[in-house]
Amino acid sequence: MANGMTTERTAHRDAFSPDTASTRLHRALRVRLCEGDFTPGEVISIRRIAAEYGTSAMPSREAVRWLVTEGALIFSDSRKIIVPELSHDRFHEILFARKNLETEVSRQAFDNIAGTDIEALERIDERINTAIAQGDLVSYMRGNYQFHFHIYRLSHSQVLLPLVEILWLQYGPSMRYICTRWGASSIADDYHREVTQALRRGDRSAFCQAIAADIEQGMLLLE
Amino acid sequence: MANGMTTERTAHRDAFSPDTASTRLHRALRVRLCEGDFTPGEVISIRRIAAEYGTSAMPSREAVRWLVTEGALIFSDSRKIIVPELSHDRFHEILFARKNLETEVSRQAFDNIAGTDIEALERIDERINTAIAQGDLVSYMRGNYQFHFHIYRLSHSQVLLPLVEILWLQYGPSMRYICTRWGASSIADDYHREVTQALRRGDRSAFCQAIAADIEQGMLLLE
DNA sequence: CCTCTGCTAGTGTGATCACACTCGTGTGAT
DNA sequence: ATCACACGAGTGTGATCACACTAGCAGAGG
Repeated sequence: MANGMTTERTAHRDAFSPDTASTRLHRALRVRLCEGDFTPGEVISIRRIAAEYGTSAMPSREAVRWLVTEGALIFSDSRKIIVPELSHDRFHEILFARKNLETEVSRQAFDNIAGTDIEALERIDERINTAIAQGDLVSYMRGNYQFHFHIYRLSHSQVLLPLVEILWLQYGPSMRYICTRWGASSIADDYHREVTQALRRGDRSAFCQAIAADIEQGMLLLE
Repeated sequence: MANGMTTERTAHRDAFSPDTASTRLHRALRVRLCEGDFTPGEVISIRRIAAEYGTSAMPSREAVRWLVTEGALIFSDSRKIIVPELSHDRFHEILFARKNLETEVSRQAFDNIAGTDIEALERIDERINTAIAQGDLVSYMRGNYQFHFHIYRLSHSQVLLPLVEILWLQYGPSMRYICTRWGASSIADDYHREVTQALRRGDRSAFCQAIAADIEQGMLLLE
């Protein structure tokens, strides 16, 4: 049980899902992928994961293979399971899809965002800013994930939300990799401030545009 | 080996995927789900599927659980795996997401659609029309799937296309169910003719609108 | 006649082993 | 020194079994 095998509820499983060793491992690995705990190209061995989490190979095998069907892991040429290295085109495709789906999810969430939610978002944004100031990349990526999905969950969308999570699973490792290459300065200017301010004004249009701008800002790192 | 366990290439696995008993079974079940071979509420037993396809429980277990992570199957209250019965809201959500994603995928595919593709689409549409005339629901659903994904595959999108397939997996069984309730007459007026005619004129805008209209037409069945 | 108990068949889950394949390495022959 | 073969460690896959749990039913006891 080396890493945080939490049972916290992620949004991906809207329907009932039994709490088994496989599902716990699956959730734990999902979080690690979204937060960039793995390096693109890294080999993910079923037996090694099983040993890390103190289970047999069976739950590990299921969790890893589920991640393959979600596109978060892929097969290498030699039948090994690895963390994908996204090509430039594919990374751009994911960000384009993110902009498309996440602005729509945000639009649906807008009416359900209460004052307490705005305060929670501002607290998360503060933590993100201190993480950036300290160059703490892990805390930044975790905060960024929490900020976006605090909003998206309020959409109560049972269809689009799982699709958005798949996109984050796929781009998480590469995003972490790109950030380490560019340094913390490259992510200094996100649009979270614009997001919360638009929410305080009750300006739905500006809110959606700020979300889109925040995602588009990630595309600039590719050029 | 009761049902068609084909090895035909579906679009969902853009990356390399080994050809094993599990993946073959997974593909076979995906096709059956998209074509409406299963009834909402039907129990999917791992051992029974294994017996049907003449394999052991292991590949069946993997294939079925993969479909659960894709949202094509869900857990019932008593831990059994069943084909989901979509609520009205959820069905509407899926169609909304389909309209959003599939018009975008079509827009990307437009430049890659050659004359031979248009002819292929017209041939598929003819088969669909005869299926409707004969009240052959299975052939209709298969043709409809082929028509749409012949277009979508030409987008060469590695990200959006798997998401679209997930949506079809989820709504396939319920769509079949709805069609049987309404009879073949309800699906008589699709927009496939408008799609191919817009392609012949080279009118991208009209093409995308026809795709969107074809999907929206499905929403009318819900009211 | 009703009720409660216990059996049975079925479910998914987890563990373990055998197999085929790949990659690297070391050893032996040329 | 160089090349070739073989061995070993590691990989995912498939089969099989034991376990816990659930639903249904049959039968004994009230």
